[in-house]
Amino acid sequence: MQISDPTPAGHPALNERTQHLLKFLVERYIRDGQPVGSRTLSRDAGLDLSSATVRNVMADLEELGYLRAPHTSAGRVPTARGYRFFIDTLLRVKPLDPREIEVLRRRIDQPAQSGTELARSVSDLLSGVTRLAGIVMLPRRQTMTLRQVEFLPLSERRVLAILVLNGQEVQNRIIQTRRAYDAAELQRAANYLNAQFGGQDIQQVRKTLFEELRETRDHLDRLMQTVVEMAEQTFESTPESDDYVVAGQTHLMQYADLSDLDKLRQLFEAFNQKSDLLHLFDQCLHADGVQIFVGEESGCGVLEGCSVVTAPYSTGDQVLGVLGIIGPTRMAYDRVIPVVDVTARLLAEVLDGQRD
Amino acid sequence: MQISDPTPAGHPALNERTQHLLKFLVERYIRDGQPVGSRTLSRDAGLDLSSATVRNVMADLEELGYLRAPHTSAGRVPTARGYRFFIDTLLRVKPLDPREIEVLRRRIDQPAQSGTELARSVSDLLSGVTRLAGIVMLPRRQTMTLRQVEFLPLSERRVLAILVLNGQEVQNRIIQTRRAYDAAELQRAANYLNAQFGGQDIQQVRKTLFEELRETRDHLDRLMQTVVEMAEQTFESTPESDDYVVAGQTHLMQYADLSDLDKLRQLFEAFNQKSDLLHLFDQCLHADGVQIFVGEESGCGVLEGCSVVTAPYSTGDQVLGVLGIIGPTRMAYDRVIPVVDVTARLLAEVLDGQRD
DNA sequence: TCTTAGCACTCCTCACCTCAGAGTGCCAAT
DNA sequence: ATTGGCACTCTGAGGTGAGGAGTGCTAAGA
Repeated sequence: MQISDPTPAGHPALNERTQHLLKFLVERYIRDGQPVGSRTLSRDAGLDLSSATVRNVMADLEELGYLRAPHTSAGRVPTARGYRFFIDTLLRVKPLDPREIEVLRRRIDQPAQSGTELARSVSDLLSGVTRLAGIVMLPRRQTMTLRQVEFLPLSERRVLAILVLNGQEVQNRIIQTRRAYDAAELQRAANYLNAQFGGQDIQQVRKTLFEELRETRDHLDRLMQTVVEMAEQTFESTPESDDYVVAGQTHLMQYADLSDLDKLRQLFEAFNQKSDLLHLFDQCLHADGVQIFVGEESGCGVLEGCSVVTAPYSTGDQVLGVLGIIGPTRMAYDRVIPVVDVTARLLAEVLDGQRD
Repeated sequence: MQISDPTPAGHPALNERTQHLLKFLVERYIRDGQPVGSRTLSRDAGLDLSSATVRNVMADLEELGYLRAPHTSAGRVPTARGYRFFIDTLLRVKPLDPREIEVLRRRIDQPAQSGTELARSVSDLLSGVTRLAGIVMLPRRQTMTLRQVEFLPLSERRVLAILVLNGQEVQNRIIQTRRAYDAAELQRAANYLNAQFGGQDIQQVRKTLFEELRETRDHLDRLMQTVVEMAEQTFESTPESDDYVVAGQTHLMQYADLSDLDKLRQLFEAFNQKSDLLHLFDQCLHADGVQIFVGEESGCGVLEGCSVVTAPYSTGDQVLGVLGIIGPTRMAYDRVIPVVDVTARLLAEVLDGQRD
């Protein structure tokens, strides 16, 4: 597994003892949620140092911006920069138990009717296992190839268009037509479109149809006129923009770090808004493996106090989407990271298996 | 509009003055969210009574269970029973401005691709207008009639089944088959099913198929064997159970009444759980017009401190579903009730228009 | 030069108190 | 039946003081 750092920043060299203390402090803080004082470190960190020495080290770490003290006489707490260093340099991730992986695999490899359904079940899984909010971004539409298109007459002026994309995803569209069409006509139009455009990228199809055919519209025979009218509406509406599925948002309400009701509201609204998070996840699409955003590193104000752990999933060479979790910055990274990583791999595996 | 009371309970006769005071108190409490004291009523209720007199009345109302005092020296607050009486007897609903209705109508009457999409947009609308959580229950599946079924071969062993129900709703299902089928075979099977079962209730179709055909399975010709294999999977999976769409849950975080984070979490989990709320909404399916549940009247523990306002929507004689809002018991009923009422009517209107 | 004990200092938390304000219940007078 | 008056209760804000945790600094020791 690789953990890439979205905002690489120079870290001055720290001697081993300092690193060890920082690591212990962050781990302890993640465990207990309380500022950690010099006495605790001196006693428990296993270095046989006096608290005074530890204090000196902590003062240095504070100087460097890795720690901060909530107030004069509380212990210290990691800053975003401290978490960053911890994640990049100090963290040793526990690999997942093979049995646990097997459980995950079974839960992912369920027959699903649609991409959305699969995404929902995977984000449920993520949130269930980590007790955080799970997010799965749906496969990006841009890279969709048209497998098949069919038209069914519904009534006088209404036709159902069915798009099969990538061999799995099925989309329906109801089209209002200018005149009535019979089934045979529609069948011919579909045949033409399938023969001409099957296997092509859907963006490409749209472009070709609109550019090439529009200019010659007046000279078209009856078949081609049907084709054009159908295709216009079938491919015109930008097939619903990228989207994601969130599960387990309620888990976030349990963390004292996020107990500010107003903050929480803003966060939940960001989930609904989607645009900010989509932007963030877009950035992870082509990352190589797990990526972590600590606090406001994401550039997203509402994510203050939160971290995001993402991983892209892909079949073969094609990146399909991104999944991950959102939780308080104070989360058990050593556990969450492998879960996200493995889930992405398993999802890719399953999707790969579903392609024939 | 009719407002039916789900838990009719005897109310002793109150004289006009008492009613007026109760009405004023509830209205004031809804407006300000503060316990209302005798001085306030004496001054503002417009009855020219001394605060001492008002106190006597309030003591009576408390005796009767309509009011309660949070503590000795706070004013009084309506109880669930008090709200109940207010809603049933005292409330005068403001009819909606026709321009406002027009705005609602336009927002509802948008082309939607599916029932879910329409439900989502309507519950968005409800939550936007009322600043509460909007809920739209999807049309009940039981009453769905099969309009058309089609099969598309996707690959060797996978067939896409398309169900058109009620002339609007389209459902897809991917079927794993035991052997490969070609397009012509599938076409014939679809033709048979359409001829035989088109226009019938889908429950009925399922029953007929399974009962009649199963027993004669061994004697079937090739066509009928195809039909049975297809139909089994197409109609077998209980077409996804009743469901609803919630929007604007975040609005609920703004109300001080619900500021208890843990309560709120339970409420949100109930939204996800769905079963409790579905049960509640089921009860409203055949109510005649707007129904209101105050606090725990709903029998749903998590709804403590919340009220639910619902209305069924129907085309012609057929009840399609229920919509409504959930908010703090302390909500502006005079505004919310007509919004829910009108929205249900408009949705029915729009759905009626979409049937050919 | 690094480490450590010691000490003065800071700041939070909690319990406790007080006091003003709001509202009540009750009683006696109208 | 209504009202003014009065004693009473409870909340909430503000203030105080003790206890505790943790710090920085300094000077002595390895």
